[in-house]
Amino acid sequence: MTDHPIITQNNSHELLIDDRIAHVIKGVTNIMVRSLQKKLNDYDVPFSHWAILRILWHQDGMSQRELSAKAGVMEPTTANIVLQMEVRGHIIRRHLGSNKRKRHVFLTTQGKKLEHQLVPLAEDVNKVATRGISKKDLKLLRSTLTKMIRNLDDRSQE
Amino acid sequence: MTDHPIITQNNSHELLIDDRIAHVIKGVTNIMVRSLQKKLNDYDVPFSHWAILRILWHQDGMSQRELSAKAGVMEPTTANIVLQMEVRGHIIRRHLGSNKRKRHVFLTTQGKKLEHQLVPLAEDVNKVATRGISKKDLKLLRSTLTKMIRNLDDRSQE
DNA sequence: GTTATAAAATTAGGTACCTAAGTTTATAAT
DNA sequence: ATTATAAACTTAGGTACCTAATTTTATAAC
Repeated sequence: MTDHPIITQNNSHELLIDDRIAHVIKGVTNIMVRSLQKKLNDYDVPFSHWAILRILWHQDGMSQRELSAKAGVMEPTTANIVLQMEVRGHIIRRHLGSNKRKRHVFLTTQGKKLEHQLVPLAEDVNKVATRGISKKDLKLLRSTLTKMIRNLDDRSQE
Repeated sequence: MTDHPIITQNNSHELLIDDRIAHVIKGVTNIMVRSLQKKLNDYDVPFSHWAILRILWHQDGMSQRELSAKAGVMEPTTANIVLQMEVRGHIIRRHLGSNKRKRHVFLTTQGKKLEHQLVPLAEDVNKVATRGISKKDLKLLRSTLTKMIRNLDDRSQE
């Protein structure tokens, strides 16, 4: 007749220590997303558009597949986002030459203008996030994370 | 009559460099989530349960609000997850003492058993992800990310 | 002891992804 | 030329979160 279940006392610290890094990474992502999302709201730009816009501001005219790869999201996700962006008048899609499969994505004037408005919002978030962290540590952070992506991307271990 | 829109040539490198770190972090999260998610599938455990299970394996009996805070997700998210977990028979929820607001979450025997099955899956992902990265770098990674969370959590800059 | 306020959880509805299974167009193989 | 295969995108449906608003219970103020 255990009225209250017995309190667990596993102390499986050792097993969890490795995982915590994944958890911490995910936590940072969640907080940063929430933060930027809130700011983008004022401009009627959904957060999902952000990754695509960033790429296009740097160079547009690529296919949706290329966009997906650069953004690190799956193709249906990109398809959906660019559709919304087209409706908003931020991009247009064109076939180039005779190829009717690829749809190349180009910024409109309006889409280009957004850069000046939105980039500062992301800079704000980053400024806050990296406060008190040295350039050296940030560089190492970036390179370590990049290595992790490469490790996980290796199709050798599916 | 611009048949093809002119190719963008912004070269706004400077502006984007800061943001890229956020993008890289998000990328790692996405890949790790996808990877673990795939493995958890075999055990009929949704990925969303993972963060909660991890905490409960270490210590159960806390309220849903406490769980939310520890997991770093909002309360409705937790509410929804624990409901699913209860249906699956992995946890039960009880009121303790006379307080009828707090619902304390306890693992069932079945929920406890999952630890042995699931933890190795996460270890696998982590092993792959951190391949070729030194202990020292991982430690710095963790501490830098933790600092970022603290920075962003500061309510001073909402 | 009412009434106002706060704590804890839930409900409702939306966004950002994902996988799996199409469709349409291009390329290759015979 | 016909057919099989592959490339590029889309459709359909699901999961993992989120915010805003509501409900229920406890605490405080008078």
